[in-house]
Amino acid sequence: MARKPNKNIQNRREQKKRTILKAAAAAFNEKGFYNTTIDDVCEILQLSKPTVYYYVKDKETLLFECARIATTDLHAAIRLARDEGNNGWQRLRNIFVAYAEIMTSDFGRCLILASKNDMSPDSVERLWEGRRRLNGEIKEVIEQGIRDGSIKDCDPKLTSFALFGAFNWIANWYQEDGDLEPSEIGLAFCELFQHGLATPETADGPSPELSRAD
Amino acid sequence: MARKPNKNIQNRREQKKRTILKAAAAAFNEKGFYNTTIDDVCEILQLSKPTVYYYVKDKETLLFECARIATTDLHAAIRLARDEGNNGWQRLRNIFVAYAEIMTSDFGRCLILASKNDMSPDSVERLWEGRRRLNGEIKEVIEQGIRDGSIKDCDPKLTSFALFGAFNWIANWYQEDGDLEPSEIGLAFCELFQHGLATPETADGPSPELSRAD
DNA sequence: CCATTTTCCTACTGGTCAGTAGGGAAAATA
DNA sequence: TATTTTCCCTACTGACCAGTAGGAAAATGG
Repeated sequence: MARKPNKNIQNRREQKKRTILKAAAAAFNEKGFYNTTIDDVCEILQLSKPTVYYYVKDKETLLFECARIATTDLHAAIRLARDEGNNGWQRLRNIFVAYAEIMTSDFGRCLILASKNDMSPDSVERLWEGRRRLNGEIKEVIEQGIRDGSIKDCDPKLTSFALFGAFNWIANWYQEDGDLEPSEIGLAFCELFQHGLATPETADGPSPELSRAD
Repeated sequence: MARKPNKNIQNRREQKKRTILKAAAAAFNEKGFYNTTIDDVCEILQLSKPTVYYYVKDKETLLFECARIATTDLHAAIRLARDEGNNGWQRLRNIFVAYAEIMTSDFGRCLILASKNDMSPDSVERLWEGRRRLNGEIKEVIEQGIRDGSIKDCDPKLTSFALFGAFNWIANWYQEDGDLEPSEIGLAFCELFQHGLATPETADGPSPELSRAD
């Protein structure tokens, strides 16, 4: 009865598991969760199927853990970024620049591209707890910015939806070989959200009222 | 050999087909494409499976046609909206208010929520032709706005990505019973994109440089 | 009311793929 | 070296579900 948890072996195991997760995330992002078979992942890593199952319980867990790594990274990066800002807007900007960087990583993209329908209600709940917290933090930072005068008076919820939308969408179009670094994208978007598209002389027109789609 | 194409029968058939498509779109949006079985759609409409196949070739076509209705609606609405604007910015705003309305419809949400991985390369290509055209139109309107002075000098491509992101994301969070009408959402977002979040006294801080995610 | 077309059904099949049975090799430990 | 633990394999199974065979019931039209 050797009773040593043996840190080395434990570490090696976790490292290998992460390798598998990363390959899975990349595959999911490229082909979609349902179009990726476990055999596909095996193919990439030159492993047999039972080996994958030796490290991960099932396919859903594979996805879940990828998403969880992303949320963990996100929270860490955000806390860091936030504490570097002096006022609400600066914090918000720091946060979203970090956000952009994660949204261009395998795990981050996975978090966005995988739908909640791909996981069990239980996993979804656990992930959404993190997302709600994130949402709350953003909302708080916006409110803080409104109070300290660095952000104009606006609906924090709707504003955060717009921000999340723009930044989450990055996961859909970003390509490694593009000519913009993730942080550059983040900064450009923040600039846009900060000052808007209007020129000084822009005059408003009438509000439009349009027909709807079935 | 009765050789009458019979407009009535043709119409009835198309009507029924659309009913099926709508139910399918709603189901796809709620449960995801792969988690929706044809039997699920049958259940909703109280139809048998072969009946569905009598109207639609296969499951992928179901999705494709939903997406195509959305793009068609989109192009129609956009053309209309655009022609009502007097300058670049007004046109852009009109377009995106219409866009928001479609993004909250069953077909529109379907277009966004379904991934390209759910369709054959051929269908994807046909859909993306429409999307590229859309993209081009938006870019053009932005450039036009820059020329006529209603939109500040910016990167049209990146700007359109931010806009599409914010508006496409609506498909993910919109709920019929929410307290905002689609057009209200659209207008609020446009206001944000027009004037930004900055207050007059906002001062810029230093640029952040952050650690990356694996 | 007969002929044709349109619409719809019950009951099946076949392929795909997540997950497993059962065991062997390699590495760590004694 | 012996023994346990860790790691990984080939070969299979069973469920699920898209799509079909084959034909019956309605509607349409003369």
